[in-house]
Amino acid sequence: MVVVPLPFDPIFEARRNWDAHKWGATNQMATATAITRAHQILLRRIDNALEPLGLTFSRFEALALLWFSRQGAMPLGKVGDRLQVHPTSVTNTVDRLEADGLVDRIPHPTDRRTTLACITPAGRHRVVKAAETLAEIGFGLDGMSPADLARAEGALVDLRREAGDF
Amino acid sequence: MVVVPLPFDPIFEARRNWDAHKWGATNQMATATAITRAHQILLRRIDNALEPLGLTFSRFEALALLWFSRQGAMPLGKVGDRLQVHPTSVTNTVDRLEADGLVDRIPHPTDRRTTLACITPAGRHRVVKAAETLAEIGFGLDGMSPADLARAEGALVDLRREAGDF
DNA sequence: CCATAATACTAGGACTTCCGACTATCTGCC
DNA sequence: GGCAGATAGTCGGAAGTCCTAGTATTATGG
Repeated sequence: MVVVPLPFDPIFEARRNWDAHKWGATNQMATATAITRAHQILLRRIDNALEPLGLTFSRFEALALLWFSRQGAMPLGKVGDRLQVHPTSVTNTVDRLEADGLVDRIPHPTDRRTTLACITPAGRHRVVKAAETLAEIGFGLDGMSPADLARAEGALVDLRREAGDF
Repeated sequence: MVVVPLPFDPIFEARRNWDAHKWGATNQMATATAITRAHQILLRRIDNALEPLGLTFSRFEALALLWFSRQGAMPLGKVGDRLQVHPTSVTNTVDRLEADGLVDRIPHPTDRRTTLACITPAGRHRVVKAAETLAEIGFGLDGMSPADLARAEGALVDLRREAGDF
């Protein structure tokens, strides 16, 4: 997708319209729009960078979580809790990682309801390369100063807490 | 999706792991994760709030753009430029708005390649109600203080600029 | 001890986003 | 004038997200 630079900040413009017509919650609108756009930018950059490795950001996150875990394995439900995504998304993600041989589904030793996702040696190798790649592109956030990185992260802590993340 | 509060901040945990294994770009990783999660939270809240109106955030954004425009009509390509989404996404969005009678596709008076999306009276009515709804829920960002709203928005300006948005 | 409730995962469907490819139309330059 | 290249929009496909519903298994309480 070719980004055509606009001669003005679209959020500033939206803010103007919002205020002019008294639609309310202008600051929230502006921040919501900024977050949405930022997400779109970084997701595309990250996915593009990972594409040669056959990964997406979602799959990378799951793989990294398993890599960090002691056993290299984790119940699918727990993966969903940690990554904060829907159970069906985990199923989808693990399906694809499994198809690529980066993860195995193995039955839980005692609870037969539970399936464990277990990172394979190929998965371990792949995720390390992916992490290097992401570090190289600064997670798509090279346009932000260290101060802005901290500001953005800090400003979003309360939102995540209020949403019940932790 | 039921959010299970974790006994710790997952981003803080990821930061610990990242540092411990020297994967690099820890600050970018943390900010990217925070933005991703924030986007997920607010998008779900917004879409849930708009669902009774038969709208999604995407469709609302397109409709609002047309509402603000002088003519109430705009070439599809221009909609994509302003909302910074792919042309095919605009086609998709306008398809659905058209199916709901909120927008009409009309041919451009002089350029026969171009199609205009034109907001209908029903669309005007609907988008105003949607804006009220979104203002009521503060765009899903009621968990953020005014200071944090400003911090987040400000911190993301450079990213958007560097991405070529404006 | 067994019926009921809770938990873990998956199947199918809706939605959004993007990409590549294709058609139609306009522009520009020889 | 006419052909090459740019521009506008759409189609089909892939990926991600979520939701509802359904199956299998475990936990609980009378």
